[in-house]
Amino acid sequence: MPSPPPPTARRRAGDGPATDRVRRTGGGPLPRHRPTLADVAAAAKVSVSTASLAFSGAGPIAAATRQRVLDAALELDYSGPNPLGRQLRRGRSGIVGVVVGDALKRSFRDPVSVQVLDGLVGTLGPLGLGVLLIPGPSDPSEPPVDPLVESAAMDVAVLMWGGTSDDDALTALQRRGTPTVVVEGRREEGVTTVGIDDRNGMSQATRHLLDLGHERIAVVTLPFDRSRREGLVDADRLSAIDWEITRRRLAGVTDTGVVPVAVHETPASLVEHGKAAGFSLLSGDDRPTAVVCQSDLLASGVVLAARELGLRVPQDVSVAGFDGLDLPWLAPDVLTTVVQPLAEKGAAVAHAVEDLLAGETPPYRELPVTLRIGTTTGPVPA
Amino acid sequence: MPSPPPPTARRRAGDGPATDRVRRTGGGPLPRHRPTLADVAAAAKVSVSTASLAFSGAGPIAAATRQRVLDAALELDYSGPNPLGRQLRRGRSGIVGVVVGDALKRSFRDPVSVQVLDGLVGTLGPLGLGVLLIPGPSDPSEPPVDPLVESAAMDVAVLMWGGTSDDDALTALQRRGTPTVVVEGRREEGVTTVGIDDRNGMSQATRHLLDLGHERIAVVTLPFDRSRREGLVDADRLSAIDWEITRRRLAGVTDTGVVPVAVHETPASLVEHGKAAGFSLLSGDDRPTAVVCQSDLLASGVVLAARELGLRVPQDVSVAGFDGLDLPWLAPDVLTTVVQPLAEKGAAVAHAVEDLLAGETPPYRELPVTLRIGTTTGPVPA
DNA sequence: GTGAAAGCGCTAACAG
DNA sequence: CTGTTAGCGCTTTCAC
Repeated sequence: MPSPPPPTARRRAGDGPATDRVRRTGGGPLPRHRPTLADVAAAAKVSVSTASLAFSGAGPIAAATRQRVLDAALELDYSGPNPLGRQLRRGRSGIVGVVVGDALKRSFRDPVSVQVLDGLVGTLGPLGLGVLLIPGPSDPSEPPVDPLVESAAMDVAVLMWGGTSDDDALTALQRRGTPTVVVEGRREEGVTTVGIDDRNGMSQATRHLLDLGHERIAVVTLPFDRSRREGLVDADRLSAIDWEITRRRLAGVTDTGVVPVAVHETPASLVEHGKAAGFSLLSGDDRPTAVVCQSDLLASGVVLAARELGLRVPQDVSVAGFDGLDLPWLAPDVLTTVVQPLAEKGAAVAHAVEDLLAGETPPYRELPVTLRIGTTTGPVPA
Repeated sequence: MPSPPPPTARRRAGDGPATDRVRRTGGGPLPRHRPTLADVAAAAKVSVSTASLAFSGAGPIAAATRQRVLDAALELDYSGPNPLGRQLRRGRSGIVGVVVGDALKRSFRDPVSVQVLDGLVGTLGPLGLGVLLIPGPSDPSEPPVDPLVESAAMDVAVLMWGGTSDDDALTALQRRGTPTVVVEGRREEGVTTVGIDDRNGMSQATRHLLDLGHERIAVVTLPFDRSRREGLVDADRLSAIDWEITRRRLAGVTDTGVVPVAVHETPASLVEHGKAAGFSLLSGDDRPTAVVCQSDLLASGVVLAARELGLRVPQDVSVAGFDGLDLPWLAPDVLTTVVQPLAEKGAAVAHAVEDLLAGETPPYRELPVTLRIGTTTGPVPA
């Protein structure tokens, strides 16, 4: 017959779930499981507060005492203060939740997201902050916000590609009172935003094409909204762009006075969608002489489509992009593009996070872009 | 002269740092900052434990009582239990730390990592677990393990590309007592591992080339170790492969009896390195008739190099890869490759995490691979 | 330079 | 079904 559980296997009310241990009482048995700061303090014959100081270094402590504590810790196989206790006490988790703009798989196929994230993580790390990855909305059928947005421990949140203003994630975060940085979103009251001067950048690229004599210019755009449609758009659709970034980059083109001969909407910034757009735009006889794309991935797809259609770039058609990515597979061509400082953008986001954490309200940060002229744009064909 | 600070601005010893508030005492002022479960309970005139139940649903509670609590929460603008308190009490953070094999920027340029991560996150999410991104070793000059490995709150860790056995991150995690899942590492006692049958997969690809009559077969490999050298390797170097995955995939080739005419080491699984390898291997007169690559990105680089050298694929040279990625820019070619189930691998890792969390020791999981014959391999040139 | 005390906000065992 | 109670492990005044 089963014997009653031994005292140590029986939990007392209020005991934490992972603490099947024997309390250390004067010469009694050693702690059973993970030692705590109290165990270390006892072993080193100092108070817990002193032991705490030995690890945090946040206060005066005698070198010898400190060493005694550290030795005791080593002895007990104590690997430093439990972050959970520390976090609760401090009221801070040290976590920055990053909501990416799409399912990870798709989002990270775009080097733009990846490089910004890299810059962000690289700057946050030395600040002692970690990044919690939160998937963005995937299918329109799925629930619009990941449960992590509602309940994960985070001190600050970052919304990559915070396209729209009625973003569900933003709403949820505001309800929770989590300070949030929005990347590339609409500049809005009470929301910290980091962006780039893409409207102006697009204008520069367009003017470059005008200077080359182009008049029939088509545009390949980023998604208009989460419906992620694909194809040529009419005036109606054109007036219903929900995503700020798409609207702004298109405005950059029209700012120059250009009226695009065609606008092609894509479901995501990916090579294949650029390729599809390229085939669609360049197959007819009245094809444009230049295509301005809202991203480099889209632009490289257009270049590939042109090549497959037997068109020479830039002799038959010029193609410009946006982002300034390295596109080795386009070699020997180098894309004409608007270069944005991706790693710096990540770092700027990190600094905004830092400010928010310090209780400040960082100003809107807009990073500059520059036009890089490559080999994919040339004079309009005679 | 400065007047003494008002009572609410003065913190009592032991007060949390973010809790400048007036305690709710019978009809007194409302809570100043974030309300707590106790505030909600008081407002709903129930005990905190009942209020807790109202949110967690982990216990019997009358629908009416529950509603009262929820109403009170809404009234007080309480957005659910503070995760920090919950975590400490539960002894669980709900966080899985994922150590990627390299700096994020480089790691995520490889769709393999991204797709595995996507599968992992997708499976972990419904389990209520979030992913903390931890950068792997970047430069050999940098400190070998990110501070997050040492001190972030996480219940389990995952080592992507846990190549070697003397991995510093693994050592640190073991010291902390954090259960760890290693992906693609050496199968080792006491370490939970998830991998694929890549050795056998590589053999299949090689046999496919043998069947086509190829005899002069070269190999382009993944990195040998963190030194990440580039170039042809000699016998000495060949016997010093530190990364398990590289060794295993090479063994898959030699298992067939093939002795490669050349082995080219690359610093990372990226198109440009494949291209460099391709130029190096295919430029001479005594070039191989087939090139087996340890990744698809490398293989596509080799294909691009061949094309630029004016070689027809597969008429002049056959190229095989490993991974089964979608490579739209290779079109109209489709790479012959060994397909591994990337999302499933992520899911398998997630299940191993789940087991570890349940206190079980999951068995080694090895996922199958399949050879996919595309258009980049053909009969040996006459 | 060190120690005592007071909780951070929450959950879970148990009694009623 | 609800309330009481006892902490999870830590940091930070404040007094000495």
